[in-house]
Amino acid sequence: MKKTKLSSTNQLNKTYLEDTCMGAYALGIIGNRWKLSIFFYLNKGPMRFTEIKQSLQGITERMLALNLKEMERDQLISRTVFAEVPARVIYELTPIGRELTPVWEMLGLWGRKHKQAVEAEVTVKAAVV
Amino acid sequence: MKKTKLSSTNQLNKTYLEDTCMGAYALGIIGNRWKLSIFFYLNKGPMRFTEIKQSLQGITERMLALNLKEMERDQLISRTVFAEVPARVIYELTPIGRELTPVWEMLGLWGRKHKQAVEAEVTVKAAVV
DNA sequence: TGAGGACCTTACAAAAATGTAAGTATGAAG
DNA sequence: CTTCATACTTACATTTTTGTAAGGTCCTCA
Repeated sequence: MKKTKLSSTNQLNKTYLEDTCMGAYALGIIGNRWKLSIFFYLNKGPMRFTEIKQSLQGITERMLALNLKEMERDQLISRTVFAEVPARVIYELTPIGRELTPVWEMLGLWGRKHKQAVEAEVTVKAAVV
Repeated sequence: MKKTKLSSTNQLNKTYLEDTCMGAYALGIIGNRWKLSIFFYLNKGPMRFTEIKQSLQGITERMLALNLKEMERDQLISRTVFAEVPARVIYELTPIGRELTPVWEMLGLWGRKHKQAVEAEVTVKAAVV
């Protein structure tokens, strides 16, 4: 899952920040390209691999599998395999995963506010010019 | 500030996600190695370049300058230069930057909860073994 | 005139994240 | 005995982020 050099300055800085700032720690877990969006879908209910894949336009199987694996390792989601053929695998949020909801909402709220603020700023500047 | 290929799949996916998910948009602005920690310090009050640098163990001048520049571009912080020698430059949060506070708190709250949950889980497993 | 401090910038290199293409395993159904 | 669908894995390539090292400017003070 990982091939990080534990001794790199990069890694050292990362763990230092995650140790001293819980926000940075949280970002270390959900702060990448796809995870928040995967969370968004799973927050609506359990889904199987293919369903998630189809929901996330542009994600590759590799990326999806990788992210799901990491999220499982980080106990955000659980994985249930049904002994059928073709295989059926269900992913769903764990309790601690579900607790991300307010965080996600906060993030979205601020994002919306920020976007509006920036767009307003641009408009003002354009008006002046 | 950026040398991203706008046409790369990577970039395409990024903008797609940021367009469809405000949380992803927010992460695009604050979700990197140093920004949240820079925010943390500036949230306590205005600071000058060197002060921030000294607060953030391990950050290089390049990284600090780069991140501050991006944060200024994204209107999270403002930059004030005093015509003195040696130079004095003060960074401080903008209103929209200050509004990150509850987001940051949420993130930290969840982070702490998650860390505890994971550690508890490890303890349980150890007890069983 | 030349050293010094604060605040950057530049060219380059290493590391990490993401994407591409092609496999693998399973067992049922045709 | 070949094809099919699902859920992955693997080897590799590209892109992006982060770090390193060395400047560069400004004016002041000695």
